[in-house]
Amino acid sequence: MTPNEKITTNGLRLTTPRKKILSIFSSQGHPISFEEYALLDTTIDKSTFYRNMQTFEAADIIQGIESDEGKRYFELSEKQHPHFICQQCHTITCLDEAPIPKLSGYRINSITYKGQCPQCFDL
Amino acid sequence: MTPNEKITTNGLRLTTPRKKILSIFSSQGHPISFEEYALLDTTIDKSTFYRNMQTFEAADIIQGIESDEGKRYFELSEKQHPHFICQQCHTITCLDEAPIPKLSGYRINSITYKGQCPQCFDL
DNA sequence: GCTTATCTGCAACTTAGTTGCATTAGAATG
DNA sequence: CATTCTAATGCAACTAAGTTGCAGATAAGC
Repeated sequence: MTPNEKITTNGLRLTTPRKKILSIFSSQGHPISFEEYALLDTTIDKSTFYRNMQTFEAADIIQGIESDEGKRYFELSEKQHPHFICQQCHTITCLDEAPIPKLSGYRINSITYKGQCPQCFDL
Repeated sequence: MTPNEKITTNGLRLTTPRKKILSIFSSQGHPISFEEYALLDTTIDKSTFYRNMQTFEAADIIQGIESDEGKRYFELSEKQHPHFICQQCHTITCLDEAPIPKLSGYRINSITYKGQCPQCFDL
């Protein structure tokens, strides 16, 4: 199911800002913050952006990630994959190949590792 | 090495507020936010708290965790263990028994799972 | 095309966390 | 123990991510 289809099947309206939000997220492939989003779409209002992030998280269209710098990053919740946050360069990397462990009793939606990425680890 | 020893070996001063901060964190055993800390120590100034959290993270005395509600939680960085953040009740659980996976090329300092805890999953 | 409830955009607000600065107090030295 | 020097504290003012109230706009169903 495409993100646009998820919108209509969740009883939400397919508005102009929502189509633009989803097309921009589709073209990214990695999590972005509002700050970064606003560079790609200068017409969006931040309240529209953040309200839609909440709506889309509830509809499982978007997944949020808390950075180590007090910002939230968002990406399309398509194939589940862990994320790595480098505490030195603060880059968020998608670990597309890494498996998601199981924990009995818990329902796991996401995993985030923090530490040093290969670039920063070598220095 | 106790937290107080870590302070002196890092060339930091063992001040009254620092001793209190470490004694309170020692008595907790789970991550707490400034809001929660301030209930246990009404004399601390928040700038002193946050500045020490930064100093202590750099000295590997304290470890920070980003909640899903835009707050930072802190705990003593003694034995490494993963954390689980319930996206429904927003409780942060220490998974003392769960192993920390390896990722080649990366240095992993912490892992955070997000999802639903057993209590919320059952409902 | 009309109606209605949802959604948007604006502006004002909230609050976690930071910063500048004057004062205090560890710790080292004699 | 007194002196000195620098790190640390406390206060107040600030910053910025994210939220909220509300009036006007617009998608979707009839």
